[in-house]
Amino acid sequence: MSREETARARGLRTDYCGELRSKDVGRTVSVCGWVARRREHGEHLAFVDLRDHTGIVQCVVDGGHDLRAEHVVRVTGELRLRPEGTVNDAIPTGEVEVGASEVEILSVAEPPPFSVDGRVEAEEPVRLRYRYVDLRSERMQHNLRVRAEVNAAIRRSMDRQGFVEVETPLLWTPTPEGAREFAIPSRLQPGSFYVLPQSPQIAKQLLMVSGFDRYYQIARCMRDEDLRADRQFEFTQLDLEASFVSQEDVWEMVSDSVLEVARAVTGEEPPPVVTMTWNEALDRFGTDKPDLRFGMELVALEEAVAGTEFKAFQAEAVRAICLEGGAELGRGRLDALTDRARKLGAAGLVWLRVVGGEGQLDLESPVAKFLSTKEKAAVIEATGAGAGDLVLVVAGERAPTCRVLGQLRLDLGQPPVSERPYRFCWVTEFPLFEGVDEEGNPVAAHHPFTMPHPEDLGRLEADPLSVRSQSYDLVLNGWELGSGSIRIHRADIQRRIFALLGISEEEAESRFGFLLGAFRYGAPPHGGFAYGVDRLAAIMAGEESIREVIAFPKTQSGADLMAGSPRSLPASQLQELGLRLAPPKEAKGA
RNA sequence: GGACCUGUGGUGCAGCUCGGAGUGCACGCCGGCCUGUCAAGCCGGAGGUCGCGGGUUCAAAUCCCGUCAGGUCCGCCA
Repeated sequence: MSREETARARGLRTDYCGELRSKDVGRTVSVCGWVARRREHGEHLAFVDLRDHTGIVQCVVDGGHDLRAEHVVRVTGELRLRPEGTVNDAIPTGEVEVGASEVEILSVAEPPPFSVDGRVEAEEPVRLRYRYVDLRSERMQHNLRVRAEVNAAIRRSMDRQGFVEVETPLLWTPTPEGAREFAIPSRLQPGSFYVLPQSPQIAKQLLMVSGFDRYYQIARCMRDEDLRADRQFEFTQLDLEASFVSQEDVWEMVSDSVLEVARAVTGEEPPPVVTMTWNEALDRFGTDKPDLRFGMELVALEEAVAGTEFKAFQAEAVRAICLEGGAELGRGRLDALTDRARKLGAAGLVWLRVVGGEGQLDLESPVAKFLSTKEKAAVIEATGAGAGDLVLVVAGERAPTCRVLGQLRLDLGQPPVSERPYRFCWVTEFPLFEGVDEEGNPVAAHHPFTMPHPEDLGRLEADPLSVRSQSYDLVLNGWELGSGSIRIHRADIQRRIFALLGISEEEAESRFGFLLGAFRYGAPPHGGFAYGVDRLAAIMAGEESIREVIAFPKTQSGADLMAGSPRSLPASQLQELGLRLAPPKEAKGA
């Protein structure tokens, strides 16, 4: 049986509400759903809009029926064309109506706490408390169905590429690094704990050692960190790993899946995924998650102002962005921008209004007098600015300077994340380490199993902070979707990394013993990736928060307003788990 | 741990700056009228701990302090 046949209406109904058309006129149909609205005209006539997951159809019923909002009813009757002049062009079923001969109330409903039609949107706490009502809305029905389509597209792509889906444990073992973990007490071994996995990282590497070659999983992950619009305690990622591959191979595999997703959801061919190095992303966009949907790229002005008298521009990096039409910004707005730049860590912000006409542009600014005519011309030339534009310049060390301008660029120009087009981007060659810890040891930027860039292996010990890694992020419209790397499969390189990180052999053994153990029995070269399905689905659904694509999400304080979690456990249950609660903290100032 | 925003009948808002009776709007709800509506219409009605606690004041939704909840962000998220 085809999917279409099996998905057809059956049971109590012959058709779905939203699918009835003029071609069905004359048939006796039965439709089931919720009362979306009723329009009563006395005891002999009432119009009832019946809603199911496919849409709404108008039923014409006797006025005597007590059909209130959200009652669940079954209506049977002949489908007919609406009388001339009463067609409703606003809905797909607007040409027809069900002339009800039988109305069956399957379930009565109290008036809902807020209206399902979305005309006025209730605040999030109310929606979350009555999530089962909220999920009836067109918006949430659409969002969760988009998400299901995302999952299906991912599976199609993975399947096509020969990946095998393997489930890994939810009750895992503590790994004392990375995100804070959720702990699960053991009943059979009181005093011992499982943890919920922050990702199936180690498990999937073990599957490579086991010879599965290409693994994937649409995996639930849990991290006990603070929540955000794009972060929940539990989230879903496409997790994959492949053996005997280069990073380019991984990029292709992952790109195939996200492009399949974009294609499936939009029905259009998405722009190809572009690739740039971490360094390039920093120079051009001032961030490691560039939003490629708009210009305003950072411009290097070091050459233009080389040898300048202006002290503020005598710096390692002098960078600028150009705001089209920004010259009309008033003094107050410019001062606010300067404040913003300072808060972001810049020493200051120089603004230059581009004035004048064709061929004789000039710069207008409180600091213009410190710049020579030649320098001003060079700045205009380098930024490509025209009359009426505003040039914003920050000078200082390269990385912080770029980051400040990158943020200003977003403040001034970024569209909502879900706005099309969808511009996927690989950011590659991340540094292997980011800074040093209190003891002076480098800190792993990704995780300690990340393979260094082969060209940089030689200076691993001499100049670790300059070493690039074979790790990479996937970015969509300024959101980090996920990250991955080629892993270290050779014991000698792993030993050098652990030594640099200040992890002793004993410590490594106790932390990652079973992974290192597995590597002694024949580990293939391998690498992989993971990206957030919630984030991808949110963008595809046109939402700014992943809560809108999660059926039952938690609030920022980690509460489920509907289910009432978290809450206390009865003493008997604690005792069974071998747990005793610490006394509550003293009240502040008491 | 920190910053900012929000909290007013069931829902969404206005009122808060400049204190003066729970004052208003829209939707919903309840009752009545109504045979072609589609955000139906008309008439009538009910519904409030102004999140909570304290303070200032003759008087607090309004000003001050604290607190709780929700949101955005920083920290955090190898």
